[in-house]
Amino acid sequence: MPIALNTARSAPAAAAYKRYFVAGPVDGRSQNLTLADWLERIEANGIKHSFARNHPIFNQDDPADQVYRIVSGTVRLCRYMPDGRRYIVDFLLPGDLMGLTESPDLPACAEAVTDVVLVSFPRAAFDQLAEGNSEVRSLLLRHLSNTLLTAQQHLFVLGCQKARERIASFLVRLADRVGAHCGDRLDLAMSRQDIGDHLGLTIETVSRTLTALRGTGEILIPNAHQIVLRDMAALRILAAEA
Amino acid sequence: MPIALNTARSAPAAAAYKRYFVAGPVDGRSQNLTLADWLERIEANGIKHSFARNHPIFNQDDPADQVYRIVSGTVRLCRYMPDGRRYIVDFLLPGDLMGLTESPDLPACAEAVTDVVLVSFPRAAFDQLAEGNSEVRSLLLRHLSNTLLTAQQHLFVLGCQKARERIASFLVRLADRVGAHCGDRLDLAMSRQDIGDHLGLTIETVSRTLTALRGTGEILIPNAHQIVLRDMAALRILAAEA
DNA sequence: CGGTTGGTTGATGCAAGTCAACTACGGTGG
DNA sequence: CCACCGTAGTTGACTTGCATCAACCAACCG
Repeated sequence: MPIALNTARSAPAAAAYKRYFVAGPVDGRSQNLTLADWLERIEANGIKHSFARNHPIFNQDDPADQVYRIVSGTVRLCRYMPDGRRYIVDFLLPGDLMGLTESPDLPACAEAVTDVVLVSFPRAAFDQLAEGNSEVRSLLLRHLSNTLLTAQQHLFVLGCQKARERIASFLVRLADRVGAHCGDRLDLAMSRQDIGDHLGLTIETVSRTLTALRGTGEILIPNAHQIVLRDMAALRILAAEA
Repeated sequence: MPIALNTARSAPAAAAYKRYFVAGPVDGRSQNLTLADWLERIEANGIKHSFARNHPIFNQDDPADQVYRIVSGTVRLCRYMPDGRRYIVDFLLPGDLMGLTESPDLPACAEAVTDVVLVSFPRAAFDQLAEGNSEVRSLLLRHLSNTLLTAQQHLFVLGCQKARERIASFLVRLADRVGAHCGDRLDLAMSRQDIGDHLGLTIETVSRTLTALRGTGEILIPNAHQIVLRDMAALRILAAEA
């Protein structure tokens, strides 16, 4: 599959970015600048790319010499096993960063779930920025720690939870990340297959479980790619947020 | 459960440490010093502690103001959920480090699986060391990245693998970490319950799967806490090491 | 030497996987 | 503009791997 370039739809991109900026993590000790903001400061070195839905952004065996900031769209970070099994480490949303792990070879590949616009920076430029700036270094540590925490939280989902709870956890986290509240309409950019590969379930189970949640009133499903969060409290209880 | 102090058995501790040092991760770019080695350099600030089997080392809600280096024994990093479910993030072996994530509150608690000796350092002393030393900073980043990678690898185990494969993955990783080879005898310090909580299986399934692996010749089980690795190749294939 | 704890083994049930049919939708071409 | 097709999602019938419940066993310890 070749990498296809799309023209960026700039209005939604800006809206998405702003939403992240408002809802994004804020560090009390710093001047409210995020790592993504610091990346913007070296934007001169950054290149804007566009990828069409389902096209690869980078591969598992590519050298890890770039850092990315998602501008718009949804990305899946996934890993293919020799026998064809796939698991999705995480989905990345506008404002999220990729490629900041300190490993020579990439642990996963990235693919565009929807049409995606992102900015890439040479790893070297970022390292240089970090080397001379302790604020950036501490944000980087915090970023890595948060990513680790997220992964460990997901270990609980996969290790202990049943289908209903996994789907609830997924919906709650997605809602929190995009800033959706009770009653809001949540966009599911990814396919049932994607969700299944992220939660360790099959497409059928994902589908069945969603309709079951509709049956018990926690959600509405106006169409396959939108969910209305009717009862966030119930979902949070299911997700067993610690 | 009170924290009990045991006298450290120093001979095994030294042996375990040496084994780690030989088998431990080596950074081609650096002078072969590990983060644990750097910690030793501020050992003046470190305090040696001993914990008896099954006693807590720190709790989920403790402040994250200490960094630890395991000297001897096995530690489980685990998390208890409100409803009593437990999942074990990972087991830590001699030479491993704990408490290096950059989060105000601890994401998990640590308990001694066996009698444990460890050295703790004030987080502040470590941060001071890192602040003035780019070598240490890069090792810290690498450490965090590796931890993240391990967690993500485990996501695959929990998300995609069946019981046989999970047990195989567990044995292979443990063998690699302690430097055990084909034919060697591997000590399982942890209980079946611990293994189950780490792999998302029940005690019974862990037990059954181990006997099944004995039945097909991959392992021998001289006693409940030792495994002879008869066919590492077969185990690695089961584990589907990418 | 009984009691306790941790591990194994067996019988049974159930949640989720598998296989398969059907439906809804979005794009394309007549 | 509509008919067609391909893809993605839903639903149903059946299977199965693991959990559950329960009995049993072995090691350890007072």
